[in-house]
Amino acid sequence: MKQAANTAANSIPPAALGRLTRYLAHVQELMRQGAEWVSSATLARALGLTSSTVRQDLTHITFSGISKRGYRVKGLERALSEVLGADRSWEVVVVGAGNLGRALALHEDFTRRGIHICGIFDNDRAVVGQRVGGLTVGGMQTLRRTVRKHGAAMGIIAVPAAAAQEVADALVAAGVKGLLNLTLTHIATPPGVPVIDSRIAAGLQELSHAIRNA
Amino acid sequence: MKQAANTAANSIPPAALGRLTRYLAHVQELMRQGAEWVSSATLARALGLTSSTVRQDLTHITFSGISKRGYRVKGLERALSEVLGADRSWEVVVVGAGNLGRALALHEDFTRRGIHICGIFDNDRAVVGQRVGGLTVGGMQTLRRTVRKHGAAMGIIAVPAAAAQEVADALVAAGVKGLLNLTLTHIATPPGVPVIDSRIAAGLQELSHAIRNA
DNA sequence: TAGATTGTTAATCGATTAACAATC
DNA sequence: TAGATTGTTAATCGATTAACAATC
Repeated sequence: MKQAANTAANSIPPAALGRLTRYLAHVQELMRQGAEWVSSATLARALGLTSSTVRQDLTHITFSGISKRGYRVKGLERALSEVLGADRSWEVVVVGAGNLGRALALHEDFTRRGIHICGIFDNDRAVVGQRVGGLTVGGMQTLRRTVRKHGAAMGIIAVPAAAAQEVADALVAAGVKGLLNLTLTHIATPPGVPVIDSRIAAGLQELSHAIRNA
Repeated sequence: MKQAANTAANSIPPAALGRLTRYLAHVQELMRQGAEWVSSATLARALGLTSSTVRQDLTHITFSGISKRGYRVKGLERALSEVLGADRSWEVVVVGAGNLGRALALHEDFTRRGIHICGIFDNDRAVVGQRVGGLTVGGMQTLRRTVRKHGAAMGIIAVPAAAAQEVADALVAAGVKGLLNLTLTHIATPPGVPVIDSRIAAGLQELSHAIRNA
């Protein structure tokens, strides 16, 4: 009897998961171009990987290639979408209505990817009540209500670093299941609540190092 | 004779480099709080790591702790700043004057970290000429001139995915030495030009996966 | 001094790559 | 069929953790 692939028990290694998002983006582009098949070697070349890595990574999704042909683009796209939650839409709240928070609330790339921002919040009285696209900035005391009402699963932390942990706590208390952290601060959460760091500022620092030591 | 630490030849492993930015952020916070000393165990607890990892990572910078005391906060901050280029300022250009590009151009957290945005560019006629804080959005044909004039070392790609590679090529041609990519697209560059992906959209997809499989 | 904490070595663990039999 | 490409196994490489002697 074969083992069921990809259950909670045998989950995807972090390194592979990070690449699946890149495969999905590229395969969606291939689909727009009308490609029907793609090989591990072609994918690898396009993304700066080895074909071996690509094949290994794709063993973690419930989809198989075909010897001699490669992977059917449409099926691959569907399988990757499913595993990355891109096959449905997600309700997301943003905390922090500064430049970055407002930009994300308006980001069209999110809309296209099924990310629906259902609320934006700030603790600054001067900002609460302002319009951001179709939304009105709410006070922090209204966060929980919005999260419950829309079933928001994710929260984006777009506040100054000093307030980041406090906002994370409020988001978790309000009921979100995962956090995207835009600050440079480390965020602690209860077990089972994943945090992903966006690494914008950190990325520039890593670049500084790489450039200086080039 | 001891070997010189940390020359171009024995550069910092990527995994460690990624954590150095987190140490720096935390150590700067400790400095604001007036702490004089910090141990590997304390740092580890604050950042969700093991003390072993912290000590290993810190062997890559030219700074030593002291048995029984730990690391002097001030010296550690200085050493980390130096290796991450946070001890000087960097000129950076942004391409793409949409919501996200404008938000980054105005991002105060950058200013505080020595990131100076010296230009913002777009190929949309309707946007060129608009003011963004103290800057005016320039056309793409003016990119090279600005990069040269300010000695901009980094470029931020904040355009739609479809234009990302083209913009990357233009930035490299204009003379920047490293790129921060805000899109989900893989960016190819000539050898020696590092690219760092900010993974905002990718991060949300990884979260989707983690939440669904929780 | 005694005890705490570093720096370092060795062991473990995980990720990547190479190689190749299976196969369409 | 012959050839190309997958899926998988084994080998290599790198990252993390454990352990402990050195030391302030």
